[in-house]
Amino acid sequence: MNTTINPARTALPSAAEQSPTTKAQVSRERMIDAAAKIFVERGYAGTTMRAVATQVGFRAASLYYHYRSKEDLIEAVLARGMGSVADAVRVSLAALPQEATARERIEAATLAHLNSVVTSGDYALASRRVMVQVPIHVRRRLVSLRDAYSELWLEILESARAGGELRDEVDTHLARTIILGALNSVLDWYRPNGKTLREIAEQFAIMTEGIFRRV
Amino acid sequence: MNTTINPARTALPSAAEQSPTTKAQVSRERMIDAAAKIFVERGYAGTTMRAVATQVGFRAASLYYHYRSKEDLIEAVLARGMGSVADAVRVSLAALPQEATARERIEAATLAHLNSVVTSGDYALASRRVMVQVPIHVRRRLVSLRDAYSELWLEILESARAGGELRDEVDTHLARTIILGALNSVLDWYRPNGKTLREIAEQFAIMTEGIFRRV
DNA sequence: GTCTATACTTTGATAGAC
DNA sequence: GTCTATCAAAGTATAGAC
Repeated sequence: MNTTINPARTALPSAAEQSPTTKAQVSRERMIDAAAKIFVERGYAGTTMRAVATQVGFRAASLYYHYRSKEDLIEAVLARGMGSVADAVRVSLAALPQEATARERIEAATLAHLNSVVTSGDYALASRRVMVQVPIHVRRRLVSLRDAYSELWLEILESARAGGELRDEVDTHLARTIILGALNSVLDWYRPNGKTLREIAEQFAIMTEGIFRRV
Repeated sequence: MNTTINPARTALPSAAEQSPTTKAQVSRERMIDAAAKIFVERGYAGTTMRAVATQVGFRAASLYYHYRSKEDLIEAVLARGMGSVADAVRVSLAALPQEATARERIEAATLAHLNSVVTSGDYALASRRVMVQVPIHVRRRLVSLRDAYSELWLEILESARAGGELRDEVDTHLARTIILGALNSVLDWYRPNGKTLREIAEQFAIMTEGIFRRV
């Protein structure tokens, strides 16, 4: 069963993968890129190992040298999609000065989120659209990633509340969910030659201004 | 090919279907209900005619008496999903008094939209999640439905602008898209025993207050 | 209207040559 | 590492009995 050195055993190394050097790493990157794209277009069941392989100029059997199964492949795609967005937002928040207001933190997180999902492209789209279709035991291994990111946004809003920046009527849980829903939906219509991310982020800032106490 | 009286030829009668009376109509309703649910859970390719039939206590072959193909079935589901939400919002807007402000119109449309997607349930979810996965020629026949509804929201915002209710910085196209994205994303997390629709709509009103000129 | 039976195609996955 | 060859399972759809 080829278990000795088969790299398929390490299909989920970490979100921060180094730039590939070996031949195997190059192939795996090209395969997972193609997979992300096709999973998004056709859904989990609609994606065939043959289609993914063909896209990269391989035969289906070659996929199995790098990924043990179709489930392994989708798990790698989804984990990367969710991990990269969360990482990007955390980095951007950490870069803010200590004395930043909650409002500034929200704006920074918004821009970082939008930037990241656009950069991640098919990976972010896959984690949004295909997540619900994967086998339940795969999904269970991934929900914690999603929940952790969702929790981060709640913390941002809670600190805004603690700082007295939020209006009393605002429900932080509800607001968090609505904001994330709106942010993620950008993926469904964003086009590189349309509105810039900065314009979109600015419009977000205008629209969500209703949550802040008026000064 | 059974074309003489096969009801499968009229798979898309209209969004406003009468309450079924004949045996065939009853079966078709139960089939399309089951199909909507399974399409949502497993995607287009992941939904099998067998699974749909089994859910209703039939054999797969029986589906083909009522729907000519899997494509016919998904088209019927998606058309109903999109049509019912648009209809509900139009009705709620028409019920407003002539002198209603744009703000009131937006709030009415918001509540009607939320109410409708929750009522439509799987049909609305399907038109949101599965639309991108259906064969291209099926999707082409459906996009006009989606576009018409999207256009309605733009008109609402444009009339708000004409009435001087919007802040100058608001981009009506962008705002329309963001609002619709946020509204639709409610489907992904709404649970009947959680927040009420009225609470959610109210939170929407608070959050989108940023688009209005301050009085 | 719904069934059983079945034709035909595609799929995920494995074995073993190179 | 990637290929060819192949298998068992599952899919859509049709034909014809009831």
